[in-house]
Parts: sequence; structure tokens; C-alpha cells
Amino acid sequence: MSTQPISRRARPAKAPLSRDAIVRTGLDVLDRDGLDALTMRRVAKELDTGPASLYVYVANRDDLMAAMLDEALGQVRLTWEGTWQEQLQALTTAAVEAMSRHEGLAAVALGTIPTGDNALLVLDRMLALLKQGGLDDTTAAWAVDLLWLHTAAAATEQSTYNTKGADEETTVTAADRRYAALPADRYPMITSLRQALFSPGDRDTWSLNVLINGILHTPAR
Amino acid sequence: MSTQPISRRARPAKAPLSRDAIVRTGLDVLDRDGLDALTMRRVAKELDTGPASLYVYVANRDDLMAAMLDEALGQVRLTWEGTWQEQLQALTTAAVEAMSRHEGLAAVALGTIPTGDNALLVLDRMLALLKQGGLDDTTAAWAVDLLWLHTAAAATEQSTYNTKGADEETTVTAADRRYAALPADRYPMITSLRQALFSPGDRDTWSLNVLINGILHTPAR
DNA sequence: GGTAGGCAACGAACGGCGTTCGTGTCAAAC
DNA sequence: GTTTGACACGAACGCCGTTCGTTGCCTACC
Repeated sequence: MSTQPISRRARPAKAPLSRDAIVRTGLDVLDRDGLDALTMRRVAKELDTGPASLYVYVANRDDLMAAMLDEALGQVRLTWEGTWQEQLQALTTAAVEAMSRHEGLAAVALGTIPTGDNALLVLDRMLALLKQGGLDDTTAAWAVDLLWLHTAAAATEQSTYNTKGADEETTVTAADRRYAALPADRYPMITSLRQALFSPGDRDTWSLNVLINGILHTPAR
Repeated sequence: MSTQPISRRARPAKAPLSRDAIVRTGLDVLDRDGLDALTMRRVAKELDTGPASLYVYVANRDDLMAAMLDEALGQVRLTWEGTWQEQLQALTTAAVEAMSRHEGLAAVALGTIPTGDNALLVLDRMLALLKQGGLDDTTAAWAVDLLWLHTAAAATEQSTYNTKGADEETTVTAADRRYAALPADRYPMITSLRQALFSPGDRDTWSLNVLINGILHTPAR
């Protein structure tokens, strides 16, 4: 039973494994084939190895996804143009976009105190802008909490529309039909305001304005 | 080879299967042993049957969880005391509590236009309160969107603290240490505002006030 | 009373999954 | 030349969600 050593030159230049390579491959798989396809086995196969090999660089699937999230947040570009409100708008919008571009990643950010390098960069910038707006320390701190929560939630919502098989329009019209068939005596407001509920308009921008205005009018404590 | 009919009296009073029984059992399992234990097999075993039997009443696991969410939202009590702002506060708080009491259920609400009977009841009440506050139809509609998103997000966050093994205190102090070790040149604001970031206080109530104040100061379009 | 039809119940299986364990392998350190 | 230690990985464990085909019971009709 000869153990013929297979020449490694047969498949040359195989890139060495590394945390970064794994994380980037994970994002590739996620973007190409969706959240269900993001399995340890699939990522390993993409790197031409077995799933066990990944665990040297990654604690588990959750750890991988957290790393992927921070990698995605690295795409957020910080700018210094416009009023602090405009900059805060732009920053938050960019963060939502960066997260929602990859299905399921935003959900990782929810209920986690951010600790990734890039997430903290975004947080730091948010704090700077809020201080620039004249808020006291405590209010700024609570505000960044709220803004981050909203960002993650908005991205999660966006994300499901972007991917989950059906597009936004299908989902919305399905809900519209459901609301139209509701008994008016049990759901009077939904019935009478149904048109407004599904009216078009830039709700994301409006939401952010609500948060900013609210923060300015609501001192902590 | 005798097919001896096993007397069903040996295990009597086996409750017949039903969607409701499955949903309630699901909540039981979830509350008792957490999200990881909430499997079709486990719920089936709890009902003394096999997993295949569940699929008569439930399309799949997601469908089950959606039903469980709405069942949980049935616990929200609607009240008619106090100003509309106070009522909105109470309603939202109750919804957050109802959802966050069951690990992972709040996440189901995120990125889903609510269609469950009980969810719609909460939405309808929210709309009524907002109209009572004098908002026009469009602003009220957008506001209920935002409030629902915030409610689901807050519940998701709460939920992970309530369960996920470690309690809130552990998680927070871990983050505090991480922030304390951050390089001040790269993260100047986080470093200098660290104390405020982890300061105690009722952030949930404050957040809701931010939303309400913001909504009042930000007409839609 | 007998029988046909329909449907809830379910046993078994399929094709996955995350993660662990033990064994190779190879390059650097001594 | 030998030792050492980290990386790589094949194989396996114990799960998972879901489907298929059969069974057995209950009902409605003759």
C-alpha cells in the first residue's frame, strides 16, 4: 500500500489560509448565494479545504459572521462636508447601506455592543458629530446608542427586502391586500388609514430626521 | 406475528394536535430551554409525536415562530388611561416586554410587515394614539412604521441580554474593558466619553421620548 | 350495517449542518 | 539531525428541517 506523495505542484499557488481570506470568502459566498449558503462547509470548499481547517482562525460560525460584519463596515467612508446634521445623515445612511448589502449581517449587530474596529470608527465619528451639535456627554452617549440601534434595525429590514426571494413590491402589495381585507370594526385605524400606511415617500430620511430632532429636544435625564 | 392493539388507555387523554397546541408548546420549549432547543423535533417530542406530524398545522419552522410571536403579542394589554403620550409609552413598553420575554421572537418581527392578528391590534392602537396627538394621516402612518421598527429592535436587544447565557452586567463590563483599552488617537471620542457611554439611566424611556418628540417636530414631507 | 373516501398521524429516510478529535505534515528552532 | 509546535484536514458525531409513502381512523353516504 504505497503512500504516494501527491505533488503539491499539481495544484500550485494555493493561497495560504488566513482569517482575512476566510472572512472575505464568507462575504463572497453570502453575496453570491445568500445566507442559507453561508455554511462552514461551503466557505471551506471555496477555499479548497475542509471545514475543520477554518476553526484555526475562526472560533465558530457566529465569530465568522461578526468578522464579516466588521469587514463590511470598513466600506463606510467618513466625510467632513456639510453641517453636522447632514454629515450624521450621510454617515448613518452609509452604515445602513454597507450592512444591508449583505443578507443577515445587520442582524448580527443587533443586541451586540459594537466592538469591531470599523464599527467603533463609525461610533466614534457619530459621537464627534453629536458633540459638534452641542450635546452634553450623557445625551450624546445615549443618542449614539439609539442611532446605532436604529441603524442596525433599518439595515436588517432593508436586507430582507433586498434578498429574501421576493422583492419589496411583492411583499408590500401582499400586505396591502391583507390590510384591505381586515374587519373595520376590529381594526378601525388601519382600515381608515390604509392608504397613508402604504403611501410612498422617503421614510428613511424622515426617520433619521425624527431621531435627530428628537435628540435635540430631549435631554438625557 | 400478532398485531396486538396497544390500548390507548395506557397513555390516556393525549390532547389532540392543533395549531394552537403546537404554538403554545413551542413557547413553552423556548422559554424553558432557549432558542437552540426550539426545534421541530423537540416540539414534537413534547407533544408525544414525531416531527412530521407538525407539518399538518404549520408550514415550517418560520411559520411556527411567526405564530409564536403573535401569540406572545396577545399578552399586550391595551389601556385607556393618561395622556396619549403616556399611553403610547405604556403600549410600546408592553410590546417590547412581551416580545423580549421569549428569546429570538423579536427578531422575527424585524423586516416583516406585521400581519398577525395581535400585532395588528397593537398597530391599530398606536395609530389611534398618534391621531389623538393631532398628527396628519401620512405622518401618523410613517410614525407607526418607525415605532414598530424601534419596538422590534429594542426587544431584540433586550432579548439577547435576558437570555444568551451571560447576563447584561457581564456583557457590559466586558465591553467597558474593551473600550478602556482602545487607542486614544484612533478613537478619541469613545475614549474621552467612555464614562458617559456606560452611565446608568433609563435609556429606554428616553429613547421613546426622543421618538415621540421627534415625530411631533418632523412632519412627513 | 356496511363500505368508500379523505385526512390526520407518523415511521423512516434524505441531505444537509456545526463542531470536535486525532492524525498527519512540514518548516523553523535548537 | 532531531525536536517541536502550529497548521491542515479526513472522518465522524449528533444533531437539524423537511418530505414521502403508508397506516389507521373517522365520517358520510348507500
